[in-house]
Amino acid sequence: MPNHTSKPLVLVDGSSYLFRAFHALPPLTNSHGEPTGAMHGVLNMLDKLRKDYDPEHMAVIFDAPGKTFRDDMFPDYKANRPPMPDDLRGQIEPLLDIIKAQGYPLLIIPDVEADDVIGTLAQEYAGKVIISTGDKDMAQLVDARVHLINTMSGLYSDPAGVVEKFGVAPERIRDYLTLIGDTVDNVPGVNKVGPKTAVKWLAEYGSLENIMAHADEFKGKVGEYLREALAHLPLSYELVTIKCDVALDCSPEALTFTPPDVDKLHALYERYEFRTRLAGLGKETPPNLPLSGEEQEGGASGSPPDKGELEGVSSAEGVSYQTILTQADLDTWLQRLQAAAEFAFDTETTSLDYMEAQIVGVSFAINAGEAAYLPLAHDYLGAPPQLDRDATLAQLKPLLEDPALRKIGQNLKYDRSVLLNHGIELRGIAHDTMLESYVLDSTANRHDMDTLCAKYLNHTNISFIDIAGKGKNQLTFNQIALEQATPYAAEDADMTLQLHQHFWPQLQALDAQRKLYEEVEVPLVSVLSSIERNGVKVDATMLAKQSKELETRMQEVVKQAYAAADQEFNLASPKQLGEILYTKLGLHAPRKTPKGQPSTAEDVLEELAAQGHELPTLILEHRGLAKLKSTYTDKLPEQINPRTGRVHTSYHQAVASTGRLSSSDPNLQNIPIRTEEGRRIRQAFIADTGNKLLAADYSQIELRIMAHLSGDKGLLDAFAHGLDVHRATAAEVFGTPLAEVSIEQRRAAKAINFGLIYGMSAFGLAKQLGVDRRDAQDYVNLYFARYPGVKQYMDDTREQARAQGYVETLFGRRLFLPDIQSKNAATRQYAERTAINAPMQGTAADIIKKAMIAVAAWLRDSGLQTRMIMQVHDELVFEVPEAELETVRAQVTALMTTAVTLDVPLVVDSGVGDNWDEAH
DNA sequence: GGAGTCACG
DNA sequence: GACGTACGTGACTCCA
Repeated sequence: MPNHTSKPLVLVDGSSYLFRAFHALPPLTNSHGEPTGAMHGVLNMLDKLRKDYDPEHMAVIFDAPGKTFRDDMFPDYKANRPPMPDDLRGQIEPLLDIIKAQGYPLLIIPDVEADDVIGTLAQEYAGKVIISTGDKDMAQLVDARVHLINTMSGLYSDPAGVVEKFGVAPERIRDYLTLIGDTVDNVPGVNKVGPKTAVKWLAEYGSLENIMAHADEFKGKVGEYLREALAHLPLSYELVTIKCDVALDCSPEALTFTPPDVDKLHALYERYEFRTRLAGLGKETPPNLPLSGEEQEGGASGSPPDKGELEGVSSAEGVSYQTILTQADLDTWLQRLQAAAEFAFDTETTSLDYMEAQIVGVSFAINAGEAAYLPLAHDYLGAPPQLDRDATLAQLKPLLEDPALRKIGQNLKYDRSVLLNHGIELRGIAHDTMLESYVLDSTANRHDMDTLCAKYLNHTNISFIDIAGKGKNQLTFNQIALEQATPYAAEDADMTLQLHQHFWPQLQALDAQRKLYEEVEVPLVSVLSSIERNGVKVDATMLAKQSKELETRMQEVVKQAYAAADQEFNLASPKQLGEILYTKLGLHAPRKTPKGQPSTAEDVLEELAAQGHELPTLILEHRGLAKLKSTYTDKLPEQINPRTGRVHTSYHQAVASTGRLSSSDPNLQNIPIRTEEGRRIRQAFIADTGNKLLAADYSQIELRIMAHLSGDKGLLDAFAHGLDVHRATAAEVFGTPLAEVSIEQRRAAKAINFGLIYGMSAFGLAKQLGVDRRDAQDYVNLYFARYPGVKQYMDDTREQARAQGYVETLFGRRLFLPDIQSKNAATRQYAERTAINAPMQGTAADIIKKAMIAVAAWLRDSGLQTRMIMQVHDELVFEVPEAELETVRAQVTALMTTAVTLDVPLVVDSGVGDNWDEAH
């Protein structure tokens, strides 16, 4: 925190804030359409600085237009800078006029950049100096006397702060910047050297000078790049150096405030419609100003300029964002929300961890362009008094829990969880814009709000990084000033509403998709949220013991590998391994990776191992052990929530293009099962005391769906008679009686069946089976001769994809495939394989989602204590009190079996145990 | 941050 | 004749 004991000289880097405010704030304008956002931003920051430091000496410094001495040194300097946007250019002149009229000393020195003016003034002043800037280069000026404050993020930097942020001391910042270079200003550094390498080198060699002196010691590609850069580094060093000795005709002591020019300010405020400031001047407000924002909540008139535009951020074009700070304002909004047909809302919180997040504020929108932010827990120094959080949430609770009040949100699964942390059960989830976007186009890369706004509303949202910073110094929302929090949070609610208004008519026009959205995706939100919050009990002690055992075995393998290679190397590095296998030992590389490296992938090493080489066998064993240890036995215990003692994953509902869910942090959908060693990890997934785990999974669901979609008689019959489908396939393809199918034949048939689901080629099947390609082709031909319906379905699907540009699941979930028309054969074939696979994988996903909703509804209505705790694509896992086991097992199986009706029976297998392994 | 690898369905 | 070669995910390590 700033030191207030002696009054410092405050120097403001106006140019840096001008750009940042312009990009960070919404495009506010006055009623004539003149942009004012950047002006608001800079003026609010000046208010804040003056209030925080109460300086006697202060100056606001801007770059002068035109060239500077740096351009003379290096003609390409700043050549990469985009031209200034017109909307920003127009704000500069009036902003400077206002700053001058407010009485701030304003410095714009021709031929000298603002940085150098600031550096020189800081140098000349005897006492403490605070430089307010958003520019990282300024860190080179920091010492015991000169500190930085980033007034937008609140980050304060003294020498220790610089070390923390950059990893080097202020004296080495110029060395650091020189090595890295600056692409925006077009200052060349060392190719491929970024912050990490720069810090590492400086830690090792102490200074740029010493690095350059020992340039021949640097190995590899970067070493070459460093030596190439030697010639231009001195110039770059000059360019990044802030001059502290430019000629100024004023001394820092002369930088004092002048009395405000009230008449001039009045005229400017009126012109740009800064009503709160106008009111602060104490003159009478003319009655003919256009209304927006402020007037609705009243009480703004006469507020001191300190409060800035806090009590109502507004502009023309109908955008009005309000801050709710009084019970009267809250009452007004509660009434409006209660009366609205539906409304959008969004929560701001202390954390992205849905189990731990606490509410900082809530925003609401009922009509597009009009929103309010209700701050409840901003606790930065100087934060204005806010309504009491618990008392206010208690007033919101009846609205949020009313199933008849329709809510719209973006990723409401998160908001539901956050509200539950405060004892509020969100009901009336009507729309989730993330899911609207996903159902309309699952192949879009991202469905987050910033992406959707940019894509569909042509609107750039305020970026969270701009108001909170990034990295480990990122602020949490409670530390964000209300001046910035309100436009950000209110915009979230407003944009959610506008996105919904954009998507909803499109969905309504598509019957199957609308139904999928309303009957599957939206109801699933609460189900997934409950599964996440239920969590899974994991035995950390058991995993720790396994970690130790794995470690011991790995060390043995490493020793043997060093002996086999006749040298030490990193077994985990594909690059080093490749060199040893293919260069040193002279083995023949069976194939290369897509990037051209000789491959060391599992199947390749297995092939080499089969040829009798020792090292590949050891590597495979080491990899297996390392994977289990690092991903599972080491990491899972760290992810146990100390409060609940359980692991809480996140299920993503809008990630997989086929309609599946995905799971992360931790991923509970890829816990090992295929090896004995791996299954031990499943044994650490346990039931709570008095409970058992119940695992229920669909048997062969994708093949059953293939039978249903294709309508192939033979395949349908096989399932209808409850046959082992791989055995039945083998009997057909190899012309053997069912009872005489060999193990080998069944294995081949199984590979064919899987291959079909994936849209395989004969080549792929041959590789999988280890047979000749012609033999594989024979199998495929035989298969299609026996199951002509499947062949027809595959051909029809590819044709449909080509004709319409998308494929659909049984329930109308669409997956777009623009690449199906590609001229590039590889790209096109990839799209064709996806076309074959997506309807089957996607239909399976639709079915289990329907089953989850049905099971969750039954569990809720039955009053049982059983909890659904995991979904793994075709499997659901429950934690069941022993007394409920029989009932739950029977009913879960029944509900999953009858979730949908197909032309084939659905079969569900289930198991019960004390741990997940036993339950299989 | 990309590439390579490997865990699951 | 060449293209590349079975779908969908997430996490870890290496290396720049």
